[in-house]
Amino acid sequence: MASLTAGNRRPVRLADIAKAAGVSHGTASNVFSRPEIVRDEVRERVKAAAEAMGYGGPDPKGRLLRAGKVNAIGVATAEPLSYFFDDPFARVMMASISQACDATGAGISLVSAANNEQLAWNIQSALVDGFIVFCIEGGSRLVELARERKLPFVALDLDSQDGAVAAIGVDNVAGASLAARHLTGLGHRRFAVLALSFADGSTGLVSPEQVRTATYAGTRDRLTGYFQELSRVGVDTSRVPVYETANDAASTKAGLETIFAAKEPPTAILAMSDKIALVTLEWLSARKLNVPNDVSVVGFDGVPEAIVSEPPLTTIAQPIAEMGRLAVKAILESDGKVSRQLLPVELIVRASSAAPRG
Amino acid sequence: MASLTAGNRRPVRLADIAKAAGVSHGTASNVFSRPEIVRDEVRERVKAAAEAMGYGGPDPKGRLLRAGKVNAIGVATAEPLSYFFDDPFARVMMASISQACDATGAGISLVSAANNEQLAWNIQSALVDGFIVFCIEGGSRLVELARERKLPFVALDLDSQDGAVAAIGVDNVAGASLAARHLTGLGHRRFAVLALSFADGSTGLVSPEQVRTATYAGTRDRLTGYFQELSRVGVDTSRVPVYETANDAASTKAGLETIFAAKEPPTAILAMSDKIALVTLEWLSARKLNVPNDVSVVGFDGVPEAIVSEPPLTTIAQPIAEMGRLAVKAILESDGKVSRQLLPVELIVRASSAAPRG
DNA sequence: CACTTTCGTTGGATCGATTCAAATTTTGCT
DNA sequence: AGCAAAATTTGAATCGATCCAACGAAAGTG
Repeated sequence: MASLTAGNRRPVRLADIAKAAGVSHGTASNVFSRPEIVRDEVRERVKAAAEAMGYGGPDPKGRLLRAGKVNAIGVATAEPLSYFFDDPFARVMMASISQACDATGAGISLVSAANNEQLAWNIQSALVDGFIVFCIEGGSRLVELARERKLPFVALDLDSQDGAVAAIGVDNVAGASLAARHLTGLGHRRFAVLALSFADGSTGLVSPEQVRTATYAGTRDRLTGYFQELSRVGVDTSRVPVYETANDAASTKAGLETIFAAKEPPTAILAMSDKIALVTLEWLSARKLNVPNDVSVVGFDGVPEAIVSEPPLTTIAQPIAEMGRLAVKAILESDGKVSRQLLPVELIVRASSAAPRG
Repeated sequence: MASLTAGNRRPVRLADIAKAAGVSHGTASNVFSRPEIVRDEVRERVKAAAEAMGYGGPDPKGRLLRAGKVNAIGVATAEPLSYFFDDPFARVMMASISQACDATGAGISLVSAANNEQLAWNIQSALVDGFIVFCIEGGSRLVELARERKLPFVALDLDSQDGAVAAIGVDNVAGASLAARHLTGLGHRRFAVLALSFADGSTGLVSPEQVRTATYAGTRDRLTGYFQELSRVGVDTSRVPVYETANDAASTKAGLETIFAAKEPPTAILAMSDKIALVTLEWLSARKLNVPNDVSVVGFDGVPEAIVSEPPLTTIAQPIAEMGRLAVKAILESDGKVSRQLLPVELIVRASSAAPRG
């Protein structure tokens, strides 16, 4: 009996059991999709035939073509698939997206790929009703690919300044400015910035000229916000070290080494993500530098890990749950209109920031 | 131009652009799937027509039916979708599953649902080549549904004792026994068990009779392992409190309240998951009970969070990454054979366990 | 120039279902 | 029984592509 699956390789089709049961395929179809309209006797006969022939129910592949709707939304990123489960920000976002999907009964397809070649193919052949695009890095290419499918789609993080792209994001300038103002208000004047990517792949210290040419709008906006506030209180921003990280532990630590090798190390670190900030806390602790007494650290994102870190992290909280909900809504209720939503952020003061010593 | 998407509601088909370009649909298809075999001039003409008519490339819905393979695997659970992103064990497992998928170019579809009704439908209509089933709770129903699809599938956690079900899991009895032996070896004799679900939904103290009738094999096996070892050193297992949790903070804390209300509270806690163990550490710390001096705690799973907890958690590590890899392999290289794999576990001793006081 | 290759193109068959107007059978009522 | 209304069933059309055998045209060969 094990050979049922192994041996005969021709899968059973609805038409097969229709013939076996002596009914038309129309009726056979009804037995599965609207059982109440077929006569009891016939229904049982068809079901028995299905059972006997090892029929696994109507194949969704066929139904799909007819129905048109997949009832699933795709979430795409240029990072490896495991990004969805590893990155704290992505996780919170995904949790809220999945809640919204659960509520409406929609499924989720994760779309990603090891290389660019694959990515294009995966996006082109994804069985989804729309895309939510995580624009972390390489966002523009991803957005381009998603657009070509001509399906509803929404970019998370207004990384693309292209007004023709539907997007949901936060006010990065205002948020960054808020973070900086919190620190300047505490009396800090010596800063360093641990930045997200300015352009594909590179890491390291960024010159003021490079800053202006940043490819990624999110990174550029946050930096603008920081500098706006620092300038306001008279800090010479051209002397504030800005280190570009890949939002991972390795490049962040490299950045910290560089920054703290300076003669006058900063008393406050502006980190463009909580992930960077959390690595920073760890690094400082290993270096026996006390947070917040020796160095204050302010993150960006508002992930749950920031609550339980040692010390708990002051950060700019994004309304992640709200963003996820809105993104799903935008896909499912897409009306073809392109809308861009800018959500407000909030400063959450915790124990990682305090007035500088002295 | 925005009305392109909004206005005309009839989507463009391959046949439409074929006609527009004055070629057969066969040639039009070739332009997209094997561009190298069509003459340059014709290819450009067809592409131009596609561009002009706003064609988003061959619709995967159509291609799918012909091709037969979706090139995606479904991961199913009876928990809400957000379980995949919230639960530490699930996260690590998903990360390894997604790595394996990335390597082979397969996509991932998350399948779940708010209610049972939906779940059945979602499984029946999931567009996947096979299922990996997370058998945490309600596994049997899930497995049943997945089997009915007659697609390759693998159960994670040998929750079902049904030999006809392909499954990948760990040796729960051996693992639990290992955990208990570690504690008995340190000299502990007063224990309490914080268990996973025995049957759907219930929580609370479990009587020895109930223990034997546990629906979930994983829970039962771990308990068997614990008790095997405890009996060996002469502990009366019928007097060891076993509290059934829902693998969440609330029920775990309730269990701890109950357990520590006893006249002679335990000196060691056997937790059936790291999640439970981590909540326990937190609760004990809030109660000003020192771990490991007042109470030792041993978990089960080996999630990354157990490394950084305060104190770091002694636990039974499952080869989660290996399990994920094997599961994906089992689906993609399914040969119709039903295989059950039992992987070894490993005791990882950290700071949450020590000899009892005195 | 007739004859084989090679290259590109065509159009019908197929994938597996759902849908719906029309045909047929049942049922209800007098 | 006779007839209209209601309940079922049928079968062709459709969803959007890919595949492939057959065919026509251009290129190569003796």
